[in-house]
Amino acid sequence: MVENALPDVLSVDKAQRMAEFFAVLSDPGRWRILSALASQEMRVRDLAAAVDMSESAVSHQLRILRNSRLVKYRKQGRNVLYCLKDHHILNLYRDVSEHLDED
Amino acid sequence: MVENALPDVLSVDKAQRMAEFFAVLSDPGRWRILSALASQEMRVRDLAAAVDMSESAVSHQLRILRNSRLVKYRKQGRNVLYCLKDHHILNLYRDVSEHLDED
DNA sequence: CTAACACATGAACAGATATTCAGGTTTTTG
DNA sequence: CAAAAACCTGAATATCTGTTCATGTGTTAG
Repeated sequence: MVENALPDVLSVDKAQRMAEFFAVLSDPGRWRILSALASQEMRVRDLAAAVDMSESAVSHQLRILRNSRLVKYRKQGRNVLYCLKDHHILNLYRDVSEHLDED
Repeated sequence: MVENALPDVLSVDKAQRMAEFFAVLSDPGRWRILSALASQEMRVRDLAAAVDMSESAVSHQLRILRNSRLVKYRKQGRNVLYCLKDHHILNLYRDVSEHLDED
């Protein structure tokens, strides 16, 4: 007979918020966008060209990244320049990259 | 005119693998399973009860977690005991949790 | 002022995903 | 051995998600 003591489990709410954040990073296009912004501030048009997506698709994705506070932007005339909001994301990239490289 | 020099961008392949890994962590049920396993080794049946999911659903999710090498298991008679494979996942939890708690 | 440009947004459609349901396998109990 | 227990798996379905397409908003150039 195995003990049936209930262990600690994340609340549904907390688990939901964790999942939602990770969902933001579960799209290849968004990773390509973030990696592009890691090296320099860019406007939407050039970003779209760099990651080989339509401007509309990139714009939709940028909204998601904005809502998750992963990127910030500033307007310059009719252009909008985006860049990473902070570098937490680069730490995540490094950590997960190591996990993936383990045999 | 903005410079149009192409920045460094993750390859489609690498971005795809990153996205696939994060997709594993983009489900509340899997987070609850992982958090349960963080405190102790558990068999499927008790795990299902702890996270309030059907055994079948948990079993499906455990397969995904196994494939991502996030959990490992050992058989003990007709039971199967699961636990976290390593603690990378706990570091990810802490880092993202901090991000979510900002401002 | 008008046209073109840069970007954002809403609706719609195609592809992915988590759960349920109905078995199937292996191990133990009686 | 037969039945039950514990777990796994495939198919089906309902839901979610990312792209495209068409359009809207704000800005600059002529």
